[in-house]
Amino acid sequence: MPGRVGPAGFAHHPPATGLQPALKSGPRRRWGVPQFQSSHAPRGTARAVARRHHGYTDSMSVRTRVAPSPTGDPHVGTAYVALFNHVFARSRGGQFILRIEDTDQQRSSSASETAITEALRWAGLDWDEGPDVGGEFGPYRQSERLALYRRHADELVASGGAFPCFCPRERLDELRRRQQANRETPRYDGHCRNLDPAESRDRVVSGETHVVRLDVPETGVCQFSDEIRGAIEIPWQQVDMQILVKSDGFPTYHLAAVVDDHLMGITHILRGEEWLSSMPKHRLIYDRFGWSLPSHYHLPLLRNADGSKVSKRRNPTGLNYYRRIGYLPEALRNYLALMGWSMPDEREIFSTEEMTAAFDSDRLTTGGPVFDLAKLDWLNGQYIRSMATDEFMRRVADWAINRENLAALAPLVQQRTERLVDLLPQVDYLLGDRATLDEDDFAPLRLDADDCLRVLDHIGRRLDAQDAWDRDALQAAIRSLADAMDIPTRDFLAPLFVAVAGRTVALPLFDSMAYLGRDMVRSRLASALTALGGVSKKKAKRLERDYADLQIDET
RNA sequence: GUCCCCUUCGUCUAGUGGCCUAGGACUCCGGGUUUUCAUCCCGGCAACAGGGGUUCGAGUCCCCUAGGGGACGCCA
Repeated sequence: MPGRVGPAGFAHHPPATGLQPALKSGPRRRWGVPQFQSSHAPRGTARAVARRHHGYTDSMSVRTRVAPSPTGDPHVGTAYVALFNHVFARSRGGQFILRIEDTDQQRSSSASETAITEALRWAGLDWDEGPDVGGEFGPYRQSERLALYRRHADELVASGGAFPCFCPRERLDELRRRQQANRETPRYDGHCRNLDPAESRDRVVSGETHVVRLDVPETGVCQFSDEIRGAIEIPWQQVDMQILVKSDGFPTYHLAAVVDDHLMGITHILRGEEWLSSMPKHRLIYDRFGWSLPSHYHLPLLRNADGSKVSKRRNPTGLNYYRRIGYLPEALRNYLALMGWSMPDEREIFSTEEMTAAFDSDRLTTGGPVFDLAKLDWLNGQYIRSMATDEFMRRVADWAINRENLAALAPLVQQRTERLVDLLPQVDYLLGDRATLDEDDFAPLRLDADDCLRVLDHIGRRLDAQDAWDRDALQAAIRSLADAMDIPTRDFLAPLFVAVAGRTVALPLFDSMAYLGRDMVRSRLASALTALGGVSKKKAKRLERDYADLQIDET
């Protein structure tokens, strides 16, 4: 049964040829595969530990991973994928690994890596191996594994599975333009594949700038299986000769992930559905190295209310938003578990431990779930109400009402306080949610509603491009925007006050924003925009253009 | 545009050919308990995208159409 993993794990895969007969199509439940009984077996922790000591040689051990790219704020989608990998591994007594995919030198940052690991830890998704905890398959940061990728890329080139490509960007841009004009799928034309191997070796040796591309068959179809969908075929025609090594010597995702998954002994890959169309490339790389293909499960993508892939413009996607606004990690995990999976007994409130004990990948669903916060609110309430009072108090303190947190607020409020009761009304929008807005809240301002909307939209764009999130950096960023838009600071800031604090008189704006954090500010800007009538697709296009035309002084 | 994936109440889902007069949960609406509010309890609205087949029998299997999504980067 190709592609299907039994209890014995990946060692039982047939040799991967890529040319196996098509699997019987239809849903996986008709394949007649015996159900793996993990859901009814005891956790077997002792056995799992014993297995771990066998290391490489023990093919029984299930290993999964989550592999975020440290190029931004911790994303709820990362937690979603991490949850399922975590539960899958633990339900079979295996290991769950965190790997940092920092192969994009321009965009990766260690600040982002730290934020992501902290947020995942807050979410309660701990890992057995990772950059911060070590493990015998390390290092777990791809930027520290470059020699490994280099060696494998060389091997691929030597065996003819990949080739150096010297095409300048201009040629590729031109090629793409022409193909798009002819309504063809943009695809590398194989120019450098046809070079004389000796010549191209010389050019590489002489130090000429180049990338390494995957050689892809011209005809036929690639067959593979997705464990929650069944057999899938994609014509090789559709598959581009993907760059495997960039001109800076760093690998792309496709090479690095495959090499690492193999070397780290990953047996099951649960990842977002967006990777489905990359499967042929990955399968090709596995085959060319003669490696067995792990089982793949492509989880449905979380969606906005309109069905599109969840995005920060339309939804709070930052994990820190959920933390700051006071969702409990266990409630968030419970909610995420409901996105594409269900308990055998249809229970909807359950712990991650209960989920792990009952986990059965056959209960994974395929439709893209809308990330709708109403149900999370209800779930979170259920968790809060069922807590012991002591526990509740502890959680409140963990959340925000504590000494450390008040220390950040004290300098802002002390000079503005005569009686201690004056304190609460000042910090209401910092400790609590700010009032719900409507258009009237903006009416008294100097700018009209249209201008308010434009200002808030542009502030949102400006802040999305803003790395540092402290008072001075925020002030500089927003001042420069006000200058570029040629609006007096006082008038410019008023709608921002309303958006952030719900009123025009409040604690210092940039301190407030620094305190609230990026995710909370973004969500308040978004709801303010909605109060101002919202931004239609057409309007968004125009605003984007207007923003791009601004001459913002970055100094 | 090309390829791939997906499609059950507004939302999350149950459904593995007869147990489906399609079940549960959230939201919403109505009622009850409660000094208010919230909780809690009870009730209600609400779905198999459309069309063909296969079958004694189709939400479930097959095909087509439509709609949605994703991919098509020296991003991951």
